[in-house]
Amino acid sequence: MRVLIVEDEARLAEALGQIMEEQRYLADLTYNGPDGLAYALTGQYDVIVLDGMLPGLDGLEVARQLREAHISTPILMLTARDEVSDKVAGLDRGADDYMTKPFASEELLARIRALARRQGEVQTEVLSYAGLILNLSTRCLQRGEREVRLGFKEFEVLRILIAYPKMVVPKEEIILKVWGAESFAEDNNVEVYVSFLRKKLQFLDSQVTIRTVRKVGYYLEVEGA
Amino acid sequence: MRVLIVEDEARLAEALGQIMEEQRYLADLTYNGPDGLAYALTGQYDVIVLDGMLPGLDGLEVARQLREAHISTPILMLTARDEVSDKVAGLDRGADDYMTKPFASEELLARIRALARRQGEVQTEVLSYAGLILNLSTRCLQRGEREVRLGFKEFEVLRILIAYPKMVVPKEEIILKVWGAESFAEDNNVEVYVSFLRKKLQFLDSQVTIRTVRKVGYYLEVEGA
DNA sequence: GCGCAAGCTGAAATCTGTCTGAAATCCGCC
DNA sequence: GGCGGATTTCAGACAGATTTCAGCTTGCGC
Repeated sequence: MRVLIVEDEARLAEALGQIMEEQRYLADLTYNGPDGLAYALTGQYDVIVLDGMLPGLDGLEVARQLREAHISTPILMLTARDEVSDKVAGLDRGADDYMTKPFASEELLARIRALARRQGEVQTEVLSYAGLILNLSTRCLQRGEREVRLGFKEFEVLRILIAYPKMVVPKEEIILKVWGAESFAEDNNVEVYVSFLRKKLQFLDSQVTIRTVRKVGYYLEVEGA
Repeated sequence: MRVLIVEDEARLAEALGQIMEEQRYLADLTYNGPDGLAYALTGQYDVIVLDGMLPGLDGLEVARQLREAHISTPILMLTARDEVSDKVAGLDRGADDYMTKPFASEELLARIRALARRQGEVQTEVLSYAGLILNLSTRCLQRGEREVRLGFKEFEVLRILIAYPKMVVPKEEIILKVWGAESFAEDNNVEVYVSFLRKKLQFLDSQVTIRTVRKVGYYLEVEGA
């Protein structure tokens, strides 16, 4: 687990680092807003512990800018007092949880764990190939920034192909797995869906293409290879 | 706080679920050993309430296997009689506390809290996602200045979705958790509430949207991402 | 190069879940 | 009993998914 700590009060920052240390978490310490933001923007952390009051650029603003930059790393905000307005302001700007100082290290750890868990350490199952990511639960296909939603059949077809890239999958088999044994689906049905998929791959500007093997079936390959 | 309940006696299981409900704990109910074990193995719970006698795979064995799998979620074992041998056996296999039936709900809650506390878990009073704040005690949903009050069912549905944003929650599961196992609620009920919620999200002018995965369920996401 | 079989793809038709407004019903509360 | 909000029911509108079809392109053997 990688944790970024942004806390100006040196003593507290050290203590936090210590706590992380004991959990064998990899922690980076930063002591002001701009540094914190810069580190956080790398997007490499699992959780960010962010003080609300910071010199230079305050915590609320850091949170806001992170969200604006589409960095979705969970943020645990530390607020000095339990002023309701502070809490709300933090959550408002994109923090995911908050804690008022002082706090027990147990609680800190519990909240960090909770955030990490929520984030999707719960395995978001995906299949991927050459920069193409197929999310098995949302049925979304993404590449870089772009993302498209796949219909059920599109999804099933692609799933079969992406599971074994470069291996030719007979149309027969696709029909069997997607339409089921007793369907009357014909080859053309598969062709239609392959066509749909190719269009979406193109839209995603992916290198991956679906190749045809005449009289047999299809397989995935990286373009140009 | 997430609690897993493994109890074969349906009536008692429901009662436990009810108690958890009142505390605003997220509880999953399972009615036999194998299911309980499978759920518990996900490691997503803060406490497991486990009946000692279960069909299929008994509670002691479930506890043992959990510990063997290095799942350290605290276990509160329920034993039918106050047979000393049972208690000892339970604690032996990795249970952390036990209680004899019948018991007062007060005591159950106290013990659950104690176990959770030991674990370092904390009761959060709000859930938030992308600037959306769901207040668990007032059932209010706010974003920026605006705020709306949610009905009970609306609240429950949203709570499930916001607990794990971006994770698809099957309608089936929503029905189970909000309406209960033996309800005759249909898919359309969920759809209606989702519709209500979308309207309120829109009113709040939130970035968060409830997305549909056809034939499966729903998930929360930030618009435009 | 020819011709045919196989494959591609756009458009139309159809089908199937989903959405949503409105009415009906329930329920706690005065 | 009546009121008001919450919940359920229902049906038509809607949207997206799937199928069908026809015309066109491509690949391959001859």
